[in-house]
Amino acid sequence: MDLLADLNPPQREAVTHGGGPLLVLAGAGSGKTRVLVHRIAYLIREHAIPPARIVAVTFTNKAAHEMRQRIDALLGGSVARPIWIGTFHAICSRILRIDGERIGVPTGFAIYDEEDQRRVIRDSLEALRMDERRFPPAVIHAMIGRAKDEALDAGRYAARAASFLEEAAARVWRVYQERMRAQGALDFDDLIGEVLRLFDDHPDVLSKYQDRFAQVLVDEYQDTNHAQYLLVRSLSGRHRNITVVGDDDQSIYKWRGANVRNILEFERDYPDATVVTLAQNYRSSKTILAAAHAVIQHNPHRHPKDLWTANDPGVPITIHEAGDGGEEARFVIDEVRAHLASGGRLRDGVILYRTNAQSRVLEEECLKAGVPYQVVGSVRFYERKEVKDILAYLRLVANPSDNLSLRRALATPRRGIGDVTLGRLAAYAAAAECTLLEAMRRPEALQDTPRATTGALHAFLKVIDDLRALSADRTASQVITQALTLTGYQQMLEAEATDDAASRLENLRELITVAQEVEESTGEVGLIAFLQHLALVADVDTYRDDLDRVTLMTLHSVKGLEFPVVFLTGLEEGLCPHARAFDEEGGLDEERRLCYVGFTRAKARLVLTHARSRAIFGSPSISVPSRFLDEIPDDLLTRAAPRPVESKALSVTAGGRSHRRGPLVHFDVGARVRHAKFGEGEVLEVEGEGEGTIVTVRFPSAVKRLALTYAPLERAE
DNA sequence: GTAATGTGTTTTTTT
DNA sequence: AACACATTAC
Repeated sequence: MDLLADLNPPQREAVTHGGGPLLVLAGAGSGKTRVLVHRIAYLIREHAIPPARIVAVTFTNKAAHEMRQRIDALLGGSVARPIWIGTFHAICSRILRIDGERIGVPTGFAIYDEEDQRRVIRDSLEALRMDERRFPPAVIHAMIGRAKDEALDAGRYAARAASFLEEAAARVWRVYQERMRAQGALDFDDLIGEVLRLFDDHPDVLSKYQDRFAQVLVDEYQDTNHAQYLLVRSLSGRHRNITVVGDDDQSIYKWRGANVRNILEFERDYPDATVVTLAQNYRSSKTILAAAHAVIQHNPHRHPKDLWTANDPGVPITIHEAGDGGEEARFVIDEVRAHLASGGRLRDGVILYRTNAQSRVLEEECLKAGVPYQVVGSVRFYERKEVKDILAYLRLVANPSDNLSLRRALATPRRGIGDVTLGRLAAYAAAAECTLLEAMRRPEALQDTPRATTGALHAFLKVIDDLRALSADRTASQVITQALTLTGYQQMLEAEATDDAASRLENLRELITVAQEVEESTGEVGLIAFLQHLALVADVDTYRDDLDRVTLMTLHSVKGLEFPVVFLTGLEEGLCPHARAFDEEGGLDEERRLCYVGFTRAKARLVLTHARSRAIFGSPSISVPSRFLDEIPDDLLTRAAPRPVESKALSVTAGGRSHRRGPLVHFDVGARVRHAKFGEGEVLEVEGEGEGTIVTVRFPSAVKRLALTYAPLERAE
């Protein structure tokens, strides 16, 4: 197959680039995945690079999987198998599995998810006798996480701590890290950090990987953080064959430590870098691209680029204003059905939103309308209780020092072991400096413990030991199958005999299927590899493009995907852009990029919706259309005819878009007020107080209900 | 030791 | 509205 056919000149230049650093600035829809895939194939076939000497970093496992398949499709057979393709986390996890013991990371190390990490943070706070109210675990956790993104460790962080809270975080970090180490656990950030430490402390290990990787490629480079930057620099340090691909306009993970400077300053880091710009968009209609451009243009500090397309203008962009979230959802679903009626498919459509909480209404309306859908993210499969419960047993088998998993496994199914017994074990373990599991095996740890309890403990130990014996020579899926029965979990759910229990059992069966799929696609069949793989599954990895269903997901998850029809919902001030972004430096720019990412997913049709009122924490609140809507030129738009509104006496408007500055003014009934647009009027009614206040005012032209927070209203006279 | 009940918190975004 | 967590009742 001709690897260069159908590539435009810059794409071809990127694909055929020989050695040395290469930066590919790839605008949305410009065929960047194609370039990466063809480049890797080209390196293998034309430059005779052995596949095993290539490492390619992708943003999701799904992208990794796809890339592998596409390379195989180009070169035939399973040539791509030996290539290291995966996310930063998956690749680091693999390196640690191989060489982690050099720095005291056990082969079977556990990867703690958000919930697990939070628990360890709270335990650490408790151990330090620090009050959760004064030091919120979530805040401390985030501070530590951000410092790890910067490749700091507890010591260096403590040394530069500049505030009381930072000093507190530094103290918690030390205890947190000690506890994590004691139970052989790593958090997501540690995966990167520990590899950096491994490379620092053991030059021979670093050398091994540097020699091995003749070519290093990184996708979505604009979303790498400093630690990842250092890692890439290390890995490519020997051969200096590094290819990075990205688009600064699509950087949407600053909050996770992503540093756009990595891409903006690549040429400074590598003065001999070749820079290729991909400016032709093959995805979207002219109209969609123009709208996206109009919006993103409002951001300062961009790498200037002139994205263009030869595609047709296509249809105008639709903006629809709904009364509330439910109405918005019904509008979107009606549109989906109309698309269906005119010969389209469900899988053509994606419904996007800023926050996961917005998915519920959409989901409800899909159910009501009988429209098949899939939600990506929100309640994650691997974070479901039953899945985590079973995994706790397996994690304990893989890593006997994982006390957190032990506690979890011990609790379900109920076996009559509670806080008292656990307290005794913990006290013994602390004194004897052993793991909880080890303490269970020592009779002296359980003096004064009732017969029944020790019996239950021994039964539990036998389950763990049996599973461990199995895991030595069985595949992960086989071990899980056994675990369901040996632990009594299956029996417990069957005994419950409710729909809920049945669906949980179904989820556990699904887990076995997943294990089989992972075994097939990666060739790694062991329990440890499976558990570590599972911990690193991204939301979007669960997206199935083979099902004919409309897809619901967040703007973050949709990065890298494309759809013929895109619905972008909840375009309201405070939601998109999100209120939390307002007081952060550059926060608004990032929200705008997020919006840009949403727009540029659309091939043919883009539908933007907002609601006048939206439920926040269950109670309705007034919404103002997003400023991003104002940034789209009118000639690209059509406004969808408002649906017939059920007779709500008056709709609530802000009557203007300016945000009120300064303190809220209070008005009493009867007061004279002046509005920038409607003139002078009299207050007829005041509902609520503070931020949510709605006043009804009689103006010469009409009676209006106004949201006090937003309406440009002032006292007359 | 466990189930039932009450209460407070939550919503950014995710590997 | 939904969930985690704490308290209470058994």
